[in-house]
Amino acid sequence: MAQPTFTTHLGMVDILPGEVEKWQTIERIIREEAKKFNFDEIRTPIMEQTELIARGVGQLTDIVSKEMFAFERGEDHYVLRPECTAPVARAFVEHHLEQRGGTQNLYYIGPMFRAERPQKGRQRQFHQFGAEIMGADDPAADVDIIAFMMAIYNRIGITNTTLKVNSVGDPESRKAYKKALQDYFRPNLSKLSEISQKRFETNPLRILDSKEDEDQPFIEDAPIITDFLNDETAEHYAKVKELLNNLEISFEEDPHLVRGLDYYTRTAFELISPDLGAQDALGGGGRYDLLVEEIGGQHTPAVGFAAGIERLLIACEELGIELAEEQKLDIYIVTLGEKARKWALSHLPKLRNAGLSASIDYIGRSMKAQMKDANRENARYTIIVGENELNEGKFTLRDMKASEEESLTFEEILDQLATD
RNA sequence: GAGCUCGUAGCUCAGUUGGUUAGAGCGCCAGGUUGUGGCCCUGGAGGCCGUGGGUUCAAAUCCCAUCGGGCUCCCCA
Repeated sequence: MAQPTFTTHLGMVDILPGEVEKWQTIERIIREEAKKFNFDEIRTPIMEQTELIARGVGQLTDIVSKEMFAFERGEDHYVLRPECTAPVARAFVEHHLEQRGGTQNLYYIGPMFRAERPQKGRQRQFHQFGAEIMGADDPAADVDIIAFMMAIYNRIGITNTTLKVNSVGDPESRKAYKKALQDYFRPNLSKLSEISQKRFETNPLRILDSKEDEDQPFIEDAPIITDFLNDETAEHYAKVKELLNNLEISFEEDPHLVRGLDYYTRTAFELISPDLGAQDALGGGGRYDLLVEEIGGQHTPAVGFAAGIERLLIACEELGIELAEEQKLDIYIVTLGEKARKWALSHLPKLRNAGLSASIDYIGRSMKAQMKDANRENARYTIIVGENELNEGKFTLRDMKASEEESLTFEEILDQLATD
């Protein structure tokens, strides 16, 4: 096939009719669950200041160091948002949302952008939904965030997942742990992979996340963060696990779970699916008690999650979950001749105002072609309008499924359809 | 940034050791019924075989390059 003149950019895809209905279903479920969990929607711009993302997500992360779609215009530095927690935190600070009182429970749905090589479950423009609880230090918030996330997957029917949890510690615990890790790796530093050697100084925690073969034997026996948590953090983590158990949300502790965004503190979690291929994380999140301060706000402990919609769709596909029903059209008006067309155009609004979906042929096709079209559109009824019908003031209402016809006035047709 | 792999009709794909005007199924359009869909039958439209170059009497087929897609590593959703 010859390549068309214009195509989408690499890793950016059109969501076409037939597919988009699945997205609508997912979005509807997210909104319904959000309502149950008392989360309010927030919509932030697609572009943010580059510096916000750099400071929020972390200068050394892959996201910031090599995956940003960023450009300058005059004095301004724009970046297509690669995630939505930093933008939500920014909005929180900018609009003093804490003044609304209590904690802020916010959720979002929208496109994110990262300049990576696309593969299964990974696009350059991808879509996340997520939620944040801002202003709560209590483990109850961590658990409600997880419960919210799980509720959405349960509603959709994706239940064969594994929830992994860990605590990545507060700054004090992290400092102690970082030192312990460095002490542990130092004797074997030269045997580690190149990447891990680089991370040794900056962020040794990330070594634990490495999938390089040569690192594995060292990672296995590495000290684990949970042994270095201070009392307060350990207690918080214990509480989170206890509450998860109370809610009968099953989980696995994974002491090596480290998240790739720098803002995480204490609770971290990830939801894994066996149906996804190489990119097996449906969603993940955790606490980010320091982010709001980092970007210039008051100290605001917070916890959140983000999840990928494309991956959710892949999982549904694998599990054979039907997300969208066939679209149905209530009425297709089949017209024969100019007069009939005129009649149809003047009566379409009456059908539509009555809450019915209704359509006609625009391009003067034969009756047979119109019937075929009506069939393709899954029309429940056709109204057939020709010379005879116009003269008599009675129209042929055809029930497409039953293949039965009646001759009725337009008012009678409206009545009948209204009772359906 | 690196590796593997694939580019033939709108879609899914055949195309035998290089050999006349490149095929099928589905889809689309039309006819079979001058006013009736789904099933069936018939016909039609739609391809410079991703692009460029080379080898050859002859290339979808062999060689080189290039562009594009998919998957994977890294990392994340």
